[in-house]
Amino acid sequence: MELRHLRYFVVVAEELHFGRAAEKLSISQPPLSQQIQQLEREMGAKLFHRTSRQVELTEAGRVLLDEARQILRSVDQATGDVKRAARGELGRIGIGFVASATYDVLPDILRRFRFEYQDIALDLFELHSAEQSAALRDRRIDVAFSRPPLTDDDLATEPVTTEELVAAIADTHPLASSTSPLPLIDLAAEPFILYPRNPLPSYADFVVRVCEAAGFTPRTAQETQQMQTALSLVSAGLGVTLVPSSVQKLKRSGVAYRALAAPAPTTLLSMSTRRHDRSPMVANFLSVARAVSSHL
Amino acid sequence: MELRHLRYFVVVAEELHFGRAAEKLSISQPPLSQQIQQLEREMGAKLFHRTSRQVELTEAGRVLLDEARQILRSVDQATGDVKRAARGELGRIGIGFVASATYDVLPDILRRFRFEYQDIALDLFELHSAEQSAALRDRRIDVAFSRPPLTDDDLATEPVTTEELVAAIADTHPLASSTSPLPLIDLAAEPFILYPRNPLPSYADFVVRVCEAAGFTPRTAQETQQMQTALSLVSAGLGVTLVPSSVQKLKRSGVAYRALAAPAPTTLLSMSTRRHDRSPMVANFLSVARAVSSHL
DNA sequence: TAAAAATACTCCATAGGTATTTTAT
DNA sequence: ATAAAATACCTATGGAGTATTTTTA
Repeated sequence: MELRHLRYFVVVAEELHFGRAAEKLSISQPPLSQQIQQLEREMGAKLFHRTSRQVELTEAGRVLLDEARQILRSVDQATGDVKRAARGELGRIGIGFVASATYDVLPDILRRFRFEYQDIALDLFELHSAEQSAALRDRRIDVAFSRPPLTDDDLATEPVTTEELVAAIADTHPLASSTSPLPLIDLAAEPFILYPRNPLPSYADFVVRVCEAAGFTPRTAQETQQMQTALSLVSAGLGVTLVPSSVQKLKRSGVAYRALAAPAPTTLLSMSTRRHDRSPMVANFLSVARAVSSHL
Repeated sequence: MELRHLRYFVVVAEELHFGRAAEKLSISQPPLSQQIQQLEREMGAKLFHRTSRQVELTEAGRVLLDEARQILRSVDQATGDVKRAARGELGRIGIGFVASATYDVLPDILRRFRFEYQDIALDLFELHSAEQSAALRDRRIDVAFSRPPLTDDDLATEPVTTEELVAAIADTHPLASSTSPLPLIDLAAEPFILYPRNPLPSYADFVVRVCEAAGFTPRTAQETQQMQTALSLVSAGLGVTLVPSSVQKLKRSGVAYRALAAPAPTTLLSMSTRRHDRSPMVANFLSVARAVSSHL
């Protein structure tokens, strides 16, 4: 069976007259009769009761009419959907992100994208930087937000936002009472909570390097896997840590944040895609992301 | 577009290899490539990213794959449904019936039919005998249960049940106190509630003829359109009437029923279909109806 | 350079056209 | 007698085959 049979059948069922139906279909009557006969043979059932004076649907024909219309509608729907998908307006996109991006521009990007592309399903995965490369490669995600930037050669990576680091300090700590920019060297004597150590390249290493650039090696009081856990330990007075500025949005009781004195160290949030990904959906996502991040 | 395109597309999408897909489809590779190209041209979108080393779905292709599978399933479903409809196991059938059939075998027939043919929708219409011929002719119904039998030449009519008439009397009436068979002539002095007068042939006329056969002309106290109304008037003491025996199942307060003495007049419930109706669904309905009525 | 898709061409199956017959009213 | 579907037969479009070229990993 082919769609041609269904298209012809529906018109005959509507006209109940082979001659007129053939005219409507811009073919002549005999081939139309043949196509319907062929359809009936394949179906193993008469679809029309016909005499030379009148044509009427059998019950089998009535049943087929409903379903054939539905099928033809689905075909139209499918062609429309394919066109929209080709324009990147319909589909499913996977986004991976490091936890700290949650407090940064990512929510704004997602909100804007969801609004502009309502028929694209978003699959969100919180992943460490090191997991993101693999997830991109085996297509679990299409875009990754990472800190620091992914360096894989198969990936195209671009900056999203540059943020200054701020110090997270227990609000009971003497250093928490001031609001002036804090010279990083003032933390030289403080115990540090670092996170996470694995996988490499780790944010912990980055913090150590930042401190060394400021002239001291931080004393590690504790290492954690989650930033959330690190902040809990900070609030419990076990030490201090450095977090991206946007994390301040997470108003955590017991934790005070202090901006760092110039030259304040910065951290870069970047986004990556597969270099050869030609998906218009991903292209649309990137333009939304660029628009949102440049708007800040 | 034709189903061939979708069938080919689904196999290529599953194999992600034109050569293997062609083999699975028992055609050679070049025409398969051509058909897919043709589909892409019609869709206005690339469905596969292909290099000489690998074939993969585009987002548009992924969208189409879902819908194409759905469409092909619908086509299978439709052919199955058509076959079932041709066997009279699927569809929609219209049944017309006079009110009094409601107390007769009709409920049993419908229950049995519904059980045996779960996928046939029943459209039920309470219609007077005279309306039934027209309803059959213009296909609002396919089977009619009438009393007396329809006589239209285009219809095939057969008996369903023969019932004795019983007298319906107000339970406060002296005649209601006995349970012995009542000679019809004993009602000669009673006022009669008759129903309905229109349309012809009317049940009212039938009752008059029955009484005349018993040797008297009934005095008409009131005429009604509905049997229900007639029974209300009986219970209010305005007169008596004759109803098919099965109406006794309708236990109406204030109304007593008495069997009539031999030779008790009878009324025939019959069923009619369009004489040239070849619908297997109607044939199935008739055999259920025959089985149920002969079983009594 | 090798595997695989695309292209070039050929062929034939069949959709569709024309002429005619059959059928039911 | 006539309208309309079916049949018979012909034509030609395009689906499918074979041989070859192009592409890229």
